[in-house]
Amino acid sequence: MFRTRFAPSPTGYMHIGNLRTALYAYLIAKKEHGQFILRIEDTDQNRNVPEALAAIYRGLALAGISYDEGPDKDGGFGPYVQSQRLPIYKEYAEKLLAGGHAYYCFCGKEDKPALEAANERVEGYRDPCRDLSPQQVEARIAEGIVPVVRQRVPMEGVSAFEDHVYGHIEIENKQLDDQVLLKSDGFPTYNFANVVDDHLMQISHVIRGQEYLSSTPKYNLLYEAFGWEHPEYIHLPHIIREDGAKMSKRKGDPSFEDLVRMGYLPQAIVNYVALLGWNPGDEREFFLMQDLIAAFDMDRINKANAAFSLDKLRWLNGEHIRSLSPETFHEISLPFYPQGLAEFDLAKISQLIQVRTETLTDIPKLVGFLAELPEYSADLFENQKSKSTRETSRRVLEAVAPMLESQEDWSNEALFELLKTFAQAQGLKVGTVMWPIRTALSGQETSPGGATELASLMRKEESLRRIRLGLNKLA
RNA sequence: GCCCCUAUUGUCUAGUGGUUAGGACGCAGCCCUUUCAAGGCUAAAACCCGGGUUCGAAUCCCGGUAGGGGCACCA
Repeated sequence: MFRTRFAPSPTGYMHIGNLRTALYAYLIAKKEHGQFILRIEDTDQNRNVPEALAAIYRGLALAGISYDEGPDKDGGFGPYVQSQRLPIYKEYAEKLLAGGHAYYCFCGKEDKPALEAANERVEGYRDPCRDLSPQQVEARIAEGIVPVVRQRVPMEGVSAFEDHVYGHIEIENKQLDDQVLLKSDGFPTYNFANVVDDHLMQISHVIRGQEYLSSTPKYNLLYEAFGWEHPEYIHLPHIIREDGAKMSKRKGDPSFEDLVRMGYLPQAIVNYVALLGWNPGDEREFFLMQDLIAAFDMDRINKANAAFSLDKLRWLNGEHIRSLSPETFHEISLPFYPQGLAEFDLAKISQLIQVRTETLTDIPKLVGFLAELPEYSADLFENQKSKSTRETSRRVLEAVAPMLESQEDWSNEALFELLKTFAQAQGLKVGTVMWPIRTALSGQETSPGGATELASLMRKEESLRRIRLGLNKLA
């Protein structure tokens, strides 16, 4: 049975890397019809942000990642919040102590500053408390010193394991340090809690960032000490910026929710992020969640870091937008429409802009001209491609204005037919006729839709008003 | 400082000893066209460097270089 977990610490918002880790863990479980578990790693009392838990729930819901077990969804392996599992860690730490796989350490944080200067570090260094006699330990405790519990890592030997992404990893034990398992405040460290919880929650595959790659041997030593089997490992490369730097909120890199606010569809973001470090082995790039579940393969995850490109996300977002039904697109567009379009048929506008929308936040500048004709220069009436000059534009508008005035059927089709026939009769290119009309109607070099589409969108009077305005500019 | 990991066009990637090194984004051009998009087509653009191994290396080995990560009572 596949059981994976997403185990964020509630320190902030859901960033892109977190989203991908959660997604991969979800995909790996669901691919095998297994369970996906949400666990909150809040063992650092100083770093808990109250808002963060809500952000995690929001992010997962937005992404379409649902968990089978979690803080608010018991599956018999709870509690799923580490701060509520303190007695469990204590119990297991005592087992380790009893078996000699851990020891009490009485050193204060201040006792180690010299060692913390990284280049002073000696390989194979072991804490002096490692060799305290039971009597010495008792004496210290009697003094009232609150100890931490440290893992007793063998000084000799080599620890090795297989990772689904990185393959064979091998580290000499002397490179590993006697890490703290239980802090003096009674909370476990991540290094301890992850092992105890993953085992107790029967996690089969651990999916996490590659920053844990070099401490995984220490975790395996812990599994061994308990006589447990360790899970399979899938360590993930990092997502970085295009300039090679780390993603950082300070540098303005957006979180998952920021991207949604920026007009990206959650499903497009999920699709994009899935492709950052993984590919299906064929040339598909467009995926919805169900397709991802079917196609995902943890053994095809890349080892190298991947740069996050807004450009490509933008394109993929466009693909997702274009794949929406007109009704769905209209529905999600509605909140992005600016004021002043009350008299328009918004559903019709949506149809026109769907294929031209890359992010939902494009919408206001796409449709703004409808509400209010922008200020524009008569130069706009000149266009090489349509063979339009100021002169042809003026003549066309002059000729067309009365025709439109007496036109009753204001549909796109009828208008197009009328103007096309006119062009042919005059021996003009269709473009030469359409260009000045479209320009006068939009006041812009480009617009979502051509002359007759814009006209049919506007009331007849407004269309004629704008055409007369254009004519004035050309007079 | 020590340890671990990584390295194909600007970016995401395919590739597991013999390929004209494939695809995608972006960029440029063309076609289509009622402007712009969308769509179609075309182009430019890559195997970090140096040694091996081999008839033959992007692919295997070694050594550099560069980048990332770890060495917390943070996760």
